[in-house]
Amino acid sequence: MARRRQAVTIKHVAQDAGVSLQTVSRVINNEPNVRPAMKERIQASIDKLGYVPSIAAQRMSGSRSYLILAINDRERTIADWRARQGSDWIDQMLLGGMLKCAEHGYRMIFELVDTHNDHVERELGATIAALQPDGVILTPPHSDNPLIAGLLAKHGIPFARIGSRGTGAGFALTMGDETSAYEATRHLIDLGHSRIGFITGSDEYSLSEWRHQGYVRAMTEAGLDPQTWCAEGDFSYASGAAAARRLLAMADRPTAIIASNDQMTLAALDTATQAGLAVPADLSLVCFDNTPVTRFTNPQLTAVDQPIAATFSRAVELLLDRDAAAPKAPVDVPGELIVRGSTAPPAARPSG
Amino acid sequence: MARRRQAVTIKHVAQDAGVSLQTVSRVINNEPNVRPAMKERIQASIDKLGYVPSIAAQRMSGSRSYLILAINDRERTIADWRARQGSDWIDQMLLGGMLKCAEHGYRMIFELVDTHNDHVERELGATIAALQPDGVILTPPHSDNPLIAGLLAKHGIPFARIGSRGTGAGFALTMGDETSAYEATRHLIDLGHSRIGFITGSDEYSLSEWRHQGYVRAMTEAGLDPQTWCAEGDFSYASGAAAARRLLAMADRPTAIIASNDQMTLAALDTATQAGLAVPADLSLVCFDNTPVTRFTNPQLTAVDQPIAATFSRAVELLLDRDAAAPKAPVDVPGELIVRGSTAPPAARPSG
DNA sequence: GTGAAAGCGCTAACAA
DNA sequence: TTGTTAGCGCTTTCAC
Repeated sequence: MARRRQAVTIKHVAQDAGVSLQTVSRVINNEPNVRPAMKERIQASIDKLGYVPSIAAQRMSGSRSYLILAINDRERTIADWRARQGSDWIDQMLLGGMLKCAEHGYRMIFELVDTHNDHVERELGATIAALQPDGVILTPPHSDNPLIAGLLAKHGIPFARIGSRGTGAGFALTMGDETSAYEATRHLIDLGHSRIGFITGSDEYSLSEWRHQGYVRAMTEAGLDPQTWCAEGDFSYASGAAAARRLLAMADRPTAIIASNDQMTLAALDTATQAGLAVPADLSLVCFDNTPVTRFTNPQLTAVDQPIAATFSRAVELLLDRDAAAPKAPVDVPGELIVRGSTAPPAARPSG
Repeated sequence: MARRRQAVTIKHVAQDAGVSLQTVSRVINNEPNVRPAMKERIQASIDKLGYVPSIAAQRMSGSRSYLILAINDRERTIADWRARQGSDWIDQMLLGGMLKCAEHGYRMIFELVDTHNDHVERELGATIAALQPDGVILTPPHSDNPLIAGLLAKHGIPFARIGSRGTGAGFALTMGDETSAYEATRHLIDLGHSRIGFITGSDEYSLSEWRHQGYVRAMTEAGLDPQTWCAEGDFSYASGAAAARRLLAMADRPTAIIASNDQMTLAALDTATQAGLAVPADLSLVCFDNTPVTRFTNPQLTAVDQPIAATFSRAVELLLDRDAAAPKAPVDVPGELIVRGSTAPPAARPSG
């Protein structure tokens, strides 16, 4: 208890099994060239003594650190935590990433980094020097930051870029945005809608554009006008409300609206209600991002599920598979449309 | 880039500043016995080279690991993540704990542990051996687990027990449950209620009892009956619904109900609505735990805020303050009553 | 106040 | 297939 040292070290195991340190090390790391009998004997000693390698020592001797670092935007994350609006990005990241790491004996550690900061490099560089992670996961809006990519590449650390299609160092993963937007639009078209509105997200995020593209594709394919009912938003409630007001004031107002995130959908719902429109009877609504709030509105919102957990899980897998080469093309993890109560056939035509 | 090594080590700094490794180490660790001029010169080299100590090496040489480990219940945490109901315990833990750690150059790492498992000790023992954290934070229901406390004490690792009043190794912190329950009850009494219902939580959690005690104290103090309108629940929605049904079926039904968590409050709200009672006109409702969902009901719920972030922040502070002795008595971080739309004077009497 | 030596627990490289 | 040696980057002795 005095000065804290490892209780059971590789030495104890070696001694107990009557072999050299190196052989024990081989067993720990599942390396070849150990006779089964020997391996078994050593494993028995390990179990008996309850030995667990110190990751600090492993890292020190030039091996792996068993740490995966995930980077999130500081400002946005803290704002979400403080707001307590039920945004669960971090939770889903943990659900997918942390659990997958655990399966491989890894830990996921995450840091908040300021993108709009000129010393991102220093900040992140310090973390890397201190932790020496075996892999890094970048999330928007860091995913396409060339400074970060350059730094990571320089250090030779494999990294994943979530929500990116960019090429260059590391590998990219997307969350089915284009396809999901296409499907959400199709869902409305199949229901009989033809005047379908779309509220875009902030163009600081590439996925805003992808979502828009999916909408345009579905509309065009169905011979519908993909421009008239398109309104700009920036992911904020206020921008969503403004966009919805504009859309609903049109002579030829849309009978359905797809909004690029939950806050804007909420805003559209409130705006419609205030305008005396019932959802979904007078207006159908599709929400992007299946966040908790979609379950608490009245009616519950039909939403596009963003596969956050699955994507992080996949990113970790790719990072840890040292044999496979990093994917060249962006890996697309498909999203899913969750149909709830906010979508129905348009009122104007027989709904039966 | 080949075999990954530290880019800038203490050696480089020592060489650059023209001093011994030891002196640099003293500066890094803010130790005495370094002349100011010397310190400045070394600091300049550190800044110039962008040196950051490797925590692996620091830990190796018997110093600190700069890691704080937080332990949460595996089953409950994963269930919450999967449910996506907006439970934000982990987020608030991170907000308070992780940010406070960062202030001190520490990282917070967290693990999910199975309490209802006979090898908790082995599981946690392995994590401790691998990570060698400088401190551990236990959350319910681990906080009062004697196996865990024993293990930690044996290793000489300081630890905090959140949501506990138990004595023994480590130190305890509570989140103002008794006082908050008292205040919530007072709030209703002040509003003019006298038949106030209370739905208890699972007795696997000590805080259920504390909350109940606060209610009893306020009722008794006001000369009201603290027994008649008390119903048992276990934190689940189903149990809350059953309890609410029982309460509302009474001839002398309560005009207000306090439920020991958000799910049970939701259940009470739904039950009341189904019974044709308006909230708050016919029934006032107070929610324990100011989780996101309290903002999404109609009306929004008057709720007791559980100071999760503040408590974790405090726990980290206490863990890292190596000079101060660990607190003897439980540290109570006060909660707060957030008044929203679900409480009002009872209908029976003039409400003006 | 500063420096030199030893060693933490482990693995890479080499030798046997 | 196994063992030996050296060293990772840092902090602890202890000497000056």
